[in-house]
Order: sequence, then C-alpha cells, then structure tokens
Amino acid sequence: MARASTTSDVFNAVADVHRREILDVLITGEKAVGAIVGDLSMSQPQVSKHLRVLSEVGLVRCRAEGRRRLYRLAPEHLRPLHDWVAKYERAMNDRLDRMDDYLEELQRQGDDSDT
Amino acid sequence: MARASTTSDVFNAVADVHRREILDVLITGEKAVGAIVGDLSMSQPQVSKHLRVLSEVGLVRCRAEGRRRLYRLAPEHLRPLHDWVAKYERAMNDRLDRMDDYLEELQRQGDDSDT
DNA sequence: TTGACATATGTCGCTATCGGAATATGTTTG
DNA sequence: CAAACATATTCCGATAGCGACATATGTCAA
Repeated sequence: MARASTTSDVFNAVADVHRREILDVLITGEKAVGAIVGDLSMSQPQVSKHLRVLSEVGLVRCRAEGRRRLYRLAPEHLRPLHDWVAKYERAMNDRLDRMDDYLEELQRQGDDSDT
Repeated sequence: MARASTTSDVFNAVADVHRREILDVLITGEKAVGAIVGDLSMSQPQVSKHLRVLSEVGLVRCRAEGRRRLYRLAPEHLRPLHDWVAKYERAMNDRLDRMDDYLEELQRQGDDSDT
C-alpha cells in the first residue's frame, strides 16, 4: 500500500487535476454528469468514476432527477485540507513579516545615508 | 501518465501522509535529516526521498552544515493549494449563510406564533 | 415492450509511486 | 590515509491509480 487510498483521503482525492477540474465546474452550482462531460473534455466513464471518488470522500453529493444525476459541491469536507494549510499560514506570515522588517531596515539605512 | 508527477505538483507532493508528517515536523523550525528520522518512525532513505520530492516542488529548502543537511519550510509554495481551497471558502460560507437564514426564518416563525 | 437516452460499472494494459535493502557520495576526525 | 558518521541514490518487487473501451443498469417515450 503506497498512498492512502484515494477513496478515503481528501488530500488524495484532490491531488488529481481532473477531479479538481470537476470541482471547479461544480462551484457554479449543481450540474448533471452530461453537463460536466460537456464542459471538460473527458469521457463520460472517466467523469463518473471521478465523481464516485469525490462522492466517497464527501466532496460532492448526488441527487437523482429523472434519468439524470445532479451533483453538487459539499465543500465542508474540504475542511481537513483547509485546516492543514491554515497551520502553515502563520509560518507564511512570519516570513512576510520578516521580509517587511528587512525592507524597512533597508529603507531606514537609505534614509540615514541620505542625511 | 496518471496523476501529474509528484515532483511537479504541490497537490500531489502533499497527498502523501508521510510527506505531510515531515512538513509538520519542520513547522517548529530547521531540522537535520537525522532529527526528522528520529521524530518520525521512518527509515533514513525514505525520509531523504520524501525530502527530495518536497524540495523539488519548493516546499522545503536545504542548507548544508558540516556533514549534516538542515531542511526548513518554504511555505510560500503552499500558496497554490491555499488559493485553490480559498475559492471554496465562499461556497462554504454561502452554505453557512443559508443555514443562518434558515434558522432566522424558523426563529421569526416562532416569534409570529408567539404573538 | 422496444428503443433511445443518461449514467455507472467492469476489464485491461500501462505507468508512477511507494517502501526496503544495499550502496554511493561527501564530510569530519584521528 | 583510514574509519566513522550523515545523507543521497539506486535497484527492486509490489501495488494501485489512471484512461480507454466495452457493457450493464436504470429511466423515459412511443
């Protein structure tokens, strides 16, 4: 077993470009499978399989309407990903702060030499 | 070629649990490979390989000190991931807002029947 | 019921990735 | 220079993910 199964881990589910594209399409609202297939250039079975994966990790929800199946986002389940990234926000900001300090320092030195 | 190469895509680099663990360890600051190996229970070659991947996508940077190599976070490169998730924040909040509206509606109805 | 439509599932071959073990590279110390 | 140490790289076998194609399931319409 190499990676955690793609069907059990949001990180892996989102690692695939095509699945991200599908989510990006769904961000505008509920869509049928055929519509997604039309928007992206992927085969129908491919889309269905990716939707299955996304569904199993809870990132999308499905609703049957006649012979079509309408999928919609369930972005709450991005929270693990969101929280994980957020941990690094502090680290990122610290870097930026230090950069600001550095730039201010340069600025101050410039002013000094001007005087 | 299935997924985008793990060496060129931050999403894939972060999809692996062990690589996330390494990043989590580095969040406390610069560390040598041996220290990481000690903290986590992974083999030294395994850690080195994961560090290589993380390095190639820019998530860590390396500095040589004597015979040791000190790795540190370069969390700026998490930005693509951060930005992508942020797009869905709106969708998440909308859901919450709608939930709020719904609850307020219930509340209002309750008030009405009270009056 | 039959046929068209919409979607899901199964199979197959390919490739990338992973972990483990062995080994190579580079560095310090004696 | 040799030996110990720290890390990187290579080779291997196993596995699981992906896309393409074919087919099954389910639903509507005539």
